[in-house]
Amino acid sequence: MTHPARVHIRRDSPENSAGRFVLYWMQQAQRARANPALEEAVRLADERGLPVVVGFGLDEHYPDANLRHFAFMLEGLAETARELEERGIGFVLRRGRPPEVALDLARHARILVCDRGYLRHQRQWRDLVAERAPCPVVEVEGEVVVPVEAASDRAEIGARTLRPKIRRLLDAFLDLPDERGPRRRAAADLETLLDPDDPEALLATLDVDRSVLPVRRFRGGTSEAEARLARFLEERLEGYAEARNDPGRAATSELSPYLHFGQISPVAVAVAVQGSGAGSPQDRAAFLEELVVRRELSCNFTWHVEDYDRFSALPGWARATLSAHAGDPRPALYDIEELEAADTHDPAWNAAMREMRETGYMHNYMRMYWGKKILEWSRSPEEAFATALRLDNRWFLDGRDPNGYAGVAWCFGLHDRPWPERPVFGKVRSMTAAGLARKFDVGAYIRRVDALLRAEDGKQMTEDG
DNA sequence: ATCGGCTCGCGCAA
DNA sequence: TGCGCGAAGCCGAT
Repeated sequence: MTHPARVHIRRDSPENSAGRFVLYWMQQAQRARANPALEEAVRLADERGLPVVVGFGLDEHYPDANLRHFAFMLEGLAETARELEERGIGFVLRRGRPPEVALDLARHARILVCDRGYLRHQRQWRDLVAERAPCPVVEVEGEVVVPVEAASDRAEIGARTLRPKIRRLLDAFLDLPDERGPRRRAAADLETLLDPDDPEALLATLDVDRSVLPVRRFRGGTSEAEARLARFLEERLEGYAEARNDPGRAATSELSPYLHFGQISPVAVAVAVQGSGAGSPQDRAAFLEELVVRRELSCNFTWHVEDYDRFSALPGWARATLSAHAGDPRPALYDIEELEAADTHDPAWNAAMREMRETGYMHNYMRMYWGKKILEWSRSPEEAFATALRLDNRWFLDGRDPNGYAGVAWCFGLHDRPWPERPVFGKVRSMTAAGLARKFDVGAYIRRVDALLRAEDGKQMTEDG
């Protein structure tokens, strides 16, 4: 059952008596399963004997989105549309700014239900819809385990201050929504652009940035996400606490692209891991730390810090120390084109950049090293911050996400503490190639990336080599 | 190989 | 008001 704290009445106006259906404006939670917003729409529709229509606004000019993101998203939406169809729920995809698509469909809706996002524009879209809809608007949180405002009313200083607050509430928010049975079809007079059996046809017509190509490594969709979760539980949870930080080993869940597009529910993942017989209690705790504490600390950051995508969002001590060292000589200087081309003197860094560029993903430990080096190799910390964010948002399938903003900012001192003063970094935690080599087999990571790149090229397609 | 020191601010005990 | 301690650090001393 959905926890009542997930549900917010955003507009408390009389129901639209001319409404023919309950509208679920789907934007963030792009899935047909374990979706509390969808199930709330179904419940409201059942009470009124109405059909449910799911509407999605596809914005070709969505901030920083490119062909790679759209290909992954449309694969997922096609599957979601097919699953909704099986439940007798219509799926309508239209081009346009999401709030405009939602408001247009809302003219025929008795009630509008929406989901939730934690970035600036996602909040603005929902504010606009709540302000202008001709019917009640209900917002349902389904993208974090513990809703951000239930967990904390302020910008947390670090994981250590958020962790106890999350822990207290965790069990109450492992709440999967009840799913109701099939229903009668919605009125079929609503035009949609997506053929659920051929998402590529729509992709081909989109006026989007085509300079970033789709990847083979990640196929979009809920069933793919669930297959990865199952593989993680079977093969990777055992030993996760110890292996997760070694970039040379494929020991992580690699679920972040699916979580970013809402193709899998974080609550469903948490429940599956907690209920799994695999791994030790430490392994399960280590994964829940990543999935819940760290991921939701990122949402706390973008929710409470207005300028989360700028240098000014960093804590005062970090800004002060980085500025004090802005004039230090750099061991190397690269511009954004050289970085993007993975053309530096550092083989481990280059491998990380290629993993990002060619496969849309990077091992989490390398994300830290990658960002720390951009700080070290740029003319100023402000420029480094902007460069890291640009690359993050452009190449990652899970970019343009609270985790991306918090992850980049962490490299510049966010959610961290001061460390001994060093050139360029000041008191911000540094990382070095020597440290990387001390802890891990860097060659193993480089070889693993080489294999991933060959798979992208299609030169090595067999599973067992 | 392991250990302490580096540094700031929160949260809790006193 | 004092004290412990923290996402993954580094370095130099044992």
